[in-house]
Amino acid sequence: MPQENGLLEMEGSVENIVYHNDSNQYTVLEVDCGEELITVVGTFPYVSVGERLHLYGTWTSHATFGQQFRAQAFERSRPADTAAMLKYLSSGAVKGIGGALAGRIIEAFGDESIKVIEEDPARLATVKGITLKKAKEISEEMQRVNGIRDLMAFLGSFGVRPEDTVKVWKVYGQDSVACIQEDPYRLCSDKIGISFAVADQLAESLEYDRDNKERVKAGVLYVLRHNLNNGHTCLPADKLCAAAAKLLGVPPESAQEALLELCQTFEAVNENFNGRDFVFLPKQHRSEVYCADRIHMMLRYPPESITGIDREIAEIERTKGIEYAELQKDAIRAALEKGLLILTGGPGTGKTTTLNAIIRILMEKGETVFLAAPTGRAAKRMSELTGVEAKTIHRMLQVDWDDNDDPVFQINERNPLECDAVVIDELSMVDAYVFESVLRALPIGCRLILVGDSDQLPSVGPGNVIGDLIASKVFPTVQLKEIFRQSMESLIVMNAHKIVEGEMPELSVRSNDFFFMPREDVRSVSETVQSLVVTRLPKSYGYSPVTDIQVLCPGRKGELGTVELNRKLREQINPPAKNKPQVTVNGTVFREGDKVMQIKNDYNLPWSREDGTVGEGVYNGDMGIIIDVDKDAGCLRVEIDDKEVLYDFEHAAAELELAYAVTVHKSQGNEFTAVVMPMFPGAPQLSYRNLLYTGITRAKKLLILVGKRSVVADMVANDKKTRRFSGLQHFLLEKPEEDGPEQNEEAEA
DNA sequence: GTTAGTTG
Repeated sequence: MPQENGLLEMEGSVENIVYHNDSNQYTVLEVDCGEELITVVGTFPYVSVGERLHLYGTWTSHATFGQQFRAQAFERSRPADTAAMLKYLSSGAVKGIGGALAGRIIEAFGDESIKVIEEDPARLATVKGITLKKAKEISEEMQRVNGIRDLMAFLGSFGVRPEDTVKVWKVYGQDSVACIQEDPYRLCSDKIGISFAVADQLAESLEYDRDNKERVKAGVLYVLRHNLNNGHTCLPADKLCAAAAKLLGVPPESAQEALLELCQTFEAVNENFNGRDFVFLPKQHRSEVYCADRIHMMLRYPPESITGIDREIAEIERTKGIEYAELQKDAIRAALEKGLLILTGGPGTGKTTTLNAIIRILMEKGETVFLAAPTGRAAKRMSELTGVEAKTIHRMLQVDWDDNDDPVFQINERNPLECDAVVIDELSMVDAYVFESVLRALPIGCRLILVGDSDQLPSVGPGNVIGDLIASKVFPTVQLKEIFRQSMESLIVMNAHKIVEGEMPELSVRSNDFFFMPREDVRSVSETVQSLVVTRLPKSYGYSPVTDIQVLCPGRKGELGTVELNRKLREQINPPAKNKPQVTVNGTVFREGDKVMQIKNDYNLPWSREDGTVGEGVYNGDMGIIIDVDKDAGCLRVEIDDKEVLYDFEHAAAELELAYAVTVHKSQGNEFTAVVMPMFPGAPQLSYRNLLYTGITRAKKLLILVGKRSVVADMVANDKKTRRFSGLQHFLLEKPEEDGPEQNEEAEA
């Protein structure tokens, strides 16, 4: 490796195309570099044998295929001499030309051959065996091949990656270069999605004007798109224009003007909520409007009401030996009578037992009930707690992925779910698009029961679904408050409540479950966290550093991130030893005794239990311990709960991570006996209330915060993450269009 | 400038 982050350069000619995927242009090549034959992988549209490539990339090692050169960029030259041309044309690179024909063409036109094929089909047709029609076809194909090549050269020089160039070609084809030169900001469109900065740089080199309308419009759209990443489905017009003006270096009035034009061409949508203008991208607007309309329709034509269920509730209380609180009974009644319900509440408020009663009564009434959750692990947990099979929402709706890797659901309004009721758990993780997809998949008259805790981490994708639904007060909602699982004397529970209310948690009171250890600098925070886990807690409480204690961090990076803490904790908790086998796969060390987390859903991985039962499936967020590293067999044995799972090394590297310390995000859905959290200024966008709350509520018996009081205060004060700009609440509060739903039904018939 | 979900 010559320098860090630096790309290596290679040059050679393509010997063989080992694999080529036509939909994404992923290609595996054998390239002759003079002294040796190397394997090259990367995105290569229209690569052909005989071509000379200049490659930029890095060496990687693949578990089965060994050393590979991963090309991140490349340049290629057209074959220059007749020998290279013959090799190139014979390779089948140009459809319609085979080996024999290639020979005759070269014979006829020499080193002008390629030029003739591309530009002069009439002359090409003079070669024996080529009709004029065929010559034209060949010529077109040649133009295509050369066109994308020229495009790659053109865009590549501005740092556009080959895979993005392919997208440009898909949209503009032959006219790509001209279209991009005309308006470089077309690169920022939805379908292509190259960053504004790259397009702007390209525009600058084309001497585009700073105040150019297209540039300003692109800047405005960019700000909207960029803010999807921050969870906003829309932005107040004034904020949007100010941000765009700053980005572009133009006066806000120019941005406003551009925005007006965008709204006229429906590239953006303006809505006025309570006297303030909000701007949406069309897709987000459609999505939230659809959700509100569909909910209005469900409220107007509600599912069939099931009444008189007090007897059933009493029966469940008797057989299960539980007693429901009034609020829980309210929830059960609402779900069955109205058919629509949001059930919210923090951990331990009894959501699950309430849900169980609802599901049980529905099934007793002969209804088909589908259960789903946004993550694999939440779905698995839901199955375990209810005894009914639950799937991820994506699986329930039979997801497919399009060319841009965006989800497309097979189950939708034309092909709805076949059931009477749908229950979605962990609604806080559901974003606007997934929620829209669920609504589209519901058959007419289907019940919809939504369960979640709005104080947990917000969804990854844009939207504030659970918050908007509750705040609108349109959707029947029951908020469970009473604490069942933990006693009210617990400071963990009390402080969690305070944090939700935006109050500073009690840090100085002596309690037996919640501690704050003030530390002023990074090093002492890190060292305290380590000593707590490695020696102090095991000593005073008898807790195991592997199975009982969990370190939770806001982020992965830095001295107090999971990566660094994992490294330090592992070397103390589970140091290397002679009798302890370990293996290094792609740079990561797996050692017997290590605590690991599964980071992908893998539905087919088999497991077995000690009692002989077997099954398959491990889920993102599952945690376990490596109990054996078998180098001869090339596999790891991992104990996850009461199951034993076998990973081959390749699988392990792709799906397992060290888990002495994990991010709060990854800990969602898990609970631990003891939790230790570093509290130190880091990325400000990870310093917010719900993250602190989620981390703290993972602890069952003991919670220790280590670090700065001011950081705790900042996190409590910062509820920005939950205050997302979105339209669902407003659309729900608008009066539904009188004949909206009927029109939809007619259109479908 | 950070985190993170969904599939075969």
